[in-house]
Amino acid sequence: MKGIHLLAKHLNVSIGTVSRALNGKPDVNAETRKRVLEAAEELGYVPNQSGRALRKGATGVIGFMMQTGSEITGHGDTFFMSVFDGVQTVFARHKLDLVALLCSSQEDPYDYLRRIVARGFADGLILSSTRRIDHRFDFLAKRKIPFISLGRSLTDVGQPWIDLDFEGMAQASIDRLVAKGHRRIAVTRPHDDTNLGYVFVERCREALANHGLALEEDLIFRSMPSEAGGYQIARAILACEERPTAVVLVNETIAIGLYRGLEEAGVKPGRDIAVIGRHSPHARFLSPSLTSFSLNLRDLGISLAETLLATMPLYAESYPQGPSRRLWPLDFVPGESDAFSPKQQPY
Amino acid sequence: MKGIHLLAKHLNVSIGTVSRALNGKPDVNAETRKRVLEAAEELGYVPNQSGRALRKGATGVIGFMMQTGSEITGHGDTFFMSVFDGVQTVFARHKLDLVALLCSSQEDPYDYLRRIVARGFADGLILSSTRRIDHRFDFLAKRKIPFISLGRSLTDVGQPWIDLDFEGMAQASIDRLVAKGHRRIAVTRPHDDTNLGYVFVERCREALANHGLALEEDLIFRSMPSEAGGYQIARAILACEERPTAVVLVNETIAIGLYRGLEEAGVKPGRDIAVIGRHSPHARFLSPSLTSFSLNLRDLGISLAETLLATMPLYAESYPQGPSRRLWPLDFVPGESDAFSPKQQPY
DNA sequence: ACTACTATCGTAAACGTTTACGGAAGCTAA
DNA sequence: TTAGCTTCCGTAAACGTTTACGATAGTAGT
Repeated sequence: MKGIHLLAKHLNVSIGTVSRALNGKPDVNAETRKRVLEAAEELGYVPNQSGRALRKGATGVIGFMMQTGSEITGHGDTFFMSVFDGVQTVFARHKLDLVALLCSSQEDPYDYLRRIVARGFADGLILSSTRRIDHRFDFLAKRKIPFISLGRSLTDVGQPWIDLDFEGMAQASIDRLVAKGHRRIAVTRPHDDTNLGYVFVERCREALANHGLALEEDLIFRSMPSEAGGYQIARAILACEERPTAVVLVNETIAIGLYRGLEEAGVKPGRDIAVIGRHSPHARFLSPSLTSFSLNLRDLGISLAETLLATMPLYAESYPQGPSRRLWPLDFVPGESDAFSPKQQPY
Repeated sequence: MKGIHLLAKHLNVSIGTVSRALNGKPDVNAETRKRVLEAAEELGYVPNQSGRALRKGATGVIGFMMQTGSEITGHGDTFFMSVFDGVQTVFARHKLDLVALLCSSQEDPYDYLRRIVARGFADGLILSSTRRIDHRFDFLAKRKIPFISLGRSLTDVGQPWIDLDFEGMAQASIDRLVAKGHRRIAVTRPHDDTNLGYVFVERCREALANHGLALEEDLIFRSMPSEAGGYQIARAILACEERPTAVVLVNETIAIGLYRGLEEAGVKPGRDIAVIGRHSPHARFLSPSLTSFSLNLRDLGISLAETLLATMPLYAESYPQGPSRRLWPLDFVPGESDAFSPKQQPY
């Protein structure tokens, strides 16, 4: 005898009563409920996940899908951990658990997702690392699984999303650099078809066009969104016949490798070239300090959680504003790395 | 009609036959099996997780417990992502799925674990961020849940573990620095009761004693295992009446903040003070390059997976070497940051 | 032709919950 | 007293699988 039966026998009541007592149903005597709660605490009883999920058709688990492998996301160390912490503060209120669904680099994300969903693993999903074309969206929409994405995609099935405002960052960065007299501005993007690369580069192109400038194709640098990728970008910049006088970095970690690569050639950010990047715990301690765009990751997590729950019938009433799509603003953080202006001291 | 019943009706066989065919049981006709497999593929059928888990008493899920929040582990995202990738290559062979169980910084890890285990969420667990005293170990042992830990603890219940060889790193670092003439050597440790702090500091103490030196208490720096923590350590070092001539960093990320903090005071690692730390994707691009200790994270993940499976009856036969405890060696990576020797050029 | 065996498959119970339903007891109002 | 209501609780079905068991048919041996 196990689980709820054990508890019921121990209390000399039926399993139905135990279940009702634990689930806060109305038709149970206050005294009985108290006894049940106490006994459950004492015996360390927690309802079996599988039995409950099987009966209720809901697991109480929300999955955050992400990919393993070292150089995939291009986020800094603590990016996801901070976001998760925000997500959980919301989920905890609804007795929901967040788990990270880890798609191996060996497996196709689409296949992985299909498996997870078919198994009925989670009641809702948050997708990250969205691609330009992302079949996961179609699949989830067809199966009517509640989900949102951190990041957009061309594959639009009407689901809510939250994405960082890379357009805003692109616009502000270009405007700022052009105002300082820069004409040859390099931009970076991930090597793969991650969506953010497209929106970022395209907006940079537009912003330059507004100033009568063209984004030159050989100044668009693709790289792994990692420190090593940043190092390669530095080498590529140094190898240019006509070097750019400024560079805008869309990923968090590449600034580290870029700094090193430039400095090895005696080119110092802020003195010999202007650099604008993304804020991160590391970037904060770069020297010279990185002019960058920052965001509150915990708040982002909270917003992700609320947006997802608003799409789920069971929880929607707590979030009357409804599901939405939202560009998350990036805040400008002044630094020393963009101090260089080509007007004053060409290199 | 759903799930296996649908598939069975579609094929005009019984659900028992479908189940047997999909699970590779012997008593099913080869032709029938082929039809079932094809139909399952076509209809995208995957057994429901809850039903299967309920019946089999096993979920096919292995949980890796970790804590969310930004400054907890002192590892980067990339640390765990790389380890996970190794773990999954092994698990994939057994059709096991790895999920990260994310304990919020708001919740007590012990309570969280109890909930997860009681719900029967995972068949096995890998614990990280082990504490000096860690009640999770007792609990899992009492419940006879298969688990291992990445990291040791004083709370020893006989479970297998893999831990990084911080003793070896301490020994080698101290020996190296003393040989270079250093006498005042600072060491770092996490601010909390993470186990690694104890073993690391104690071994440093022993290693110094072997050279007739004492580890001075005011040269043991506690900090968050983060970049910000490293910055604080730099400030503290600079504030010493009699500055240490060398410092050994046990966590990965603190070198970044330390470098910045020192450089702000004109103290350059490698020229004015010797620094030895841990290798990481960032550390690789620090300038001057960090003399450090490194490891192959993917291999560590593979070893973790194999060690866990060896403790699980269902899978143990594939891993005849049995469960074990293992200190994972850290490889010395030469760099420039420990070039300074107090004999030649005191600062 | 009868037995014994094998190959294949259907049936039904079980896993641990939740919940619809109904029943027993107590109370109120006529 | 009795009908009707309320409060509380027990019973049993259902969720989607897996698997022990038994049934059937075919095959081979005597």
